[in-house]
Amino acid sequence: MPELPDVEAFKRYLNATSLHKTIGRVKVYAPDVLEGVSGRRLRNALEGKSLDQTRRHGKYLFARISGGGWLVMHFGMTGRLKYFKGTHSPPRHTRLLLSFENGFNLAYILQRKLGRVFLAGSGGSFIKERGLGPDAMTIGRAPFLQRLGKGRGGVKPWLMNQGNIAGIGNIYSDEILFQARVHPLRKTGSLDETAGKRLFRKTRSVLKTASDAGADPEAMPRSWLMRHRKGGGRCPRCSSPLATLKAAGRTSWFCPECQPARPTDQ
DNA sequence: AGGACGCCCTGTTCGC
DNA sequence: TGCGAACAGGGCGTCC
Repeated sequence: MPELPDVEAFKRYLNATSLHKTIGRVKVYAPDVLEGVSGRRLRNALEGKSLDQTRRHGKYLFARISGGGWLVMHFGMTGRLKYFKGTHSPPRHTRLLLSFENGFNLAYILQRKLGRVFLAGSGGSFIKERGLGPDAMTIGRAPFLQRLGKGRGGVKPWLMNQGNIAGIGNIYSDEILFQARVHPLRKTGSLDETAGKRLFRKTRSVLKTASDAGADPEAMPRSWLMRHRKGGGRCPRCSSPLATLKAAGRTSWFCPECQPARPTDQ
C-alpha cells in the first residue's frame, strides 16, 4: 500500500509510540531486507539508543538514532509498522523488531519482501544517493512545472518516477490524473500551462487530503476515484463506467468521459 | 530518454 | 471444489 500519505501515517504512528524510548534489543528476522548494512551493524547502531525524531521524504521514513545516523525504512507494496506490548511472538511477516526497555516493541512488517531498511548518515545524503526528486507534497509550483517541462514521456510514468518528484505510486497517480482530468496516456509535452498548473494543484491537494485522513481509503471523499476503482465501478462525477488500461505494467483506472484521450497520445 | 518487461516475494482472487 | 494463472498501492536492471 504505502505511498506518500501512508508513509506519513506511519511517521505519525512512530512519533506517537516509539520516540525517546531506549532500545534494548534488535532482532533481524529477514536479513535480506537490509540494504547496505549488516544485521550486526544495525544492531550496534540501535541497541542502547533511542529514536529521537522522524522525517519523511517521498515513500521513505527516516528515524534519527540518538547515537548518530538515521534508520531509513521503505515499505514496498505491503509494509507497515506495529507497536505492541509484551514478549510474545511478533506479528506475522515481521522482518525487523525493535524491543524497547519499557516492554513494548516496534515491528517493521512486510508481507511481500519488497521493502528495504537502510542505515544512513543523514537524510540529505541518502536522498541524493538514491536520486530522489523533491517531496511530492512540499515541492513548490515553479519547480514542479519546471521538472514537468523536462518530461518527454507519459504523464503517469512521470508522476510515478521517484526521481522527478518523490512519493506518488499507482493509486495516487490515478487519483491525481482523475481530478486533474488528464488521461493516463497523455504525454507531459501535450499539457499546456493551465493543465500543468491543474496537475500541480491536484497533486498537492490529493496528497494533503489523504495524509490528513490518515491514508485510510474509507475516509476519502466519495467523490474520489479511489473509492470506486474496482470492477463495475462508476465515475463519481459523471457516472460513466470506469475503464482500465495497462501502463508501465500496472493497471490504471480512469474515466473515459472525464479524462478524454487525445489522438496524438494514443 | 522512455517504456516494456522480467524479477524480487507472498497471499488472494479469478477463471476454467 | 480444485488448481494454476493472474494479480496486488514498489522499484530495480536490462533491453530496445
